[in-house]
Amino acid sequence: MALPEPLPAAPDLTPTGRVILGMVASGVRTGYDIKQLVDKSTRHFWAASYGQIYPELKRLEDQGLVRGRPEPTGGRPRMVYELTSAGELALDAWLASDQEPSYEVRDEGMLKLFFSDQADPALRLANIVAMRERQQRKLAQLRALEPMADEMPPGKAMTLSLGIRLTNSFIEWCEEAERRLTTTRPEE
Amino acid sequence: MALPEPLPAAPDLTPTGRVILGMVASGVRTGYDIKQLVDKSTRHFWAASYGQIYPELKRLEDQGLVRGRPEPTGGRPRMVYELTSAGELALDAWLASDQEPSYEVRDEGMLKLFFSDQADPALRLANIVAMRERQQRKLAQLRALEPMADEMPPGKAMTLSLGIRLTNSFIEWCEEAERRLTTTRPEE
DNA sequence: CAGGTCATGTAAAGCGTTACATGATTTT
DNA sequence: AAAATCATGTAACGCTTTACATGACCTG
Repeated sequence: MALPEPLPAAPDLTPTGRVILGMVASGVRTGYDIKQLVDKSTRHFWAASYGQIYPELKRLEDQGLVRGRPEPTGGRPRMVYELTSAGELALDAWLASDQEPSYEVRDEGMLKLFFSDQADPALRLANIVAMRERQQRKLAQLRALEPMADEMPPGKAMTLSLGIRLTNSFIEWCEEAERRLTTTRPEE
Repeated sequence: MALPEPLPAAPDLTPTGRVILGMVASGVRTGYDIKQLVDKSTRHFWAASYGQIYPELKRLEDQGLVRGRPEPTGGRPRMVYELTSAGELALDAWLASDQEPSYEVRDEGMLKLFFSDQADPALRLANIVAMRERQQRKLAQLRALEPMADEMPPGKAMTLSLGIRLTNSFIEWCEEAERRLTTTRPEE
């Protein structure tokens, strides 16, 4: 007996735990602020809802990765979080991990396009237009952040630049497809 | 009384219900075949697992949107499905719907990049390399389908072309970023 | 004082993956 | 004869969204 005690082995961060820990490490202090920042900056590649954030903050505290203390604004309750040293370790471990990073896309527009041979071909064009408009709205949101890119730490500026690049490509593809569909079709 | 009977109102298709219905409409007949085709063609923008497919096929049958009949291969049980006319209607309704199509991305590589200012900057490069490699594997899979694009119905060929375009842009961005990180960094 | 924002949380329901379990047929 | 493929399914678990509920503070 008396086997060498197995290392406390950083419990794997849950998906939402990852954003939260990173945000808290970046100095974002409340659940509310995390949600705001996620919606402004990461939601195009990583979303989170209040229903996840608040319970997860508690779980992270139970695991000793963050520490919260009440810091009300007048009579309004407010919990302010910061990383513990175990939290820093867990964050570093995640950032340094070799694990194949997860990657998922779910695009209903593309699925409709895929099945558009089963239906009225006019719907195809409408669908592509809808996809483009959606991407254009997304692009506008990203472009609104661009002026601040200079003051951003490099990592944040880079995700912004990648987001813009991908969104632009998407829009260009849609425009080309729309052109092809509107110029060749009607002449037949 | 005797209000005009409310239309039977096509029950909304669940997310997985959408792929399945589309696949069955395209002539894919068994749960197993649906999974194969999804993995080969749509998984880059819409995945599905057996654990969803088989129960969902039953639910769709309960709703009268597909009809299944046993068609064993020798002693091996096998269920073959086809669309009912209600199923065709539901598929058309979905394809024609104005509803903002859902769109979600969850990219752990980008999230790591976003938080890469909190850690050793060398990790940033490693992370981008990992992202690029992942996209390159994806691109290889898509390119493998390209030769068949001519015989594909237009909708399928278009999703392939869009997938390739986006994946290429992603890879190009990574290559540029890698170049910037490796040429400017070491000289400081 | 009304409307917006700040702020926290829970409950239920839905969605999805993973792992397990089984077995026949086909290919090498 | 082994390995791969065809084929179906369930159970447990985990993740996420949505909707609800509440209330204080700030701005016009």
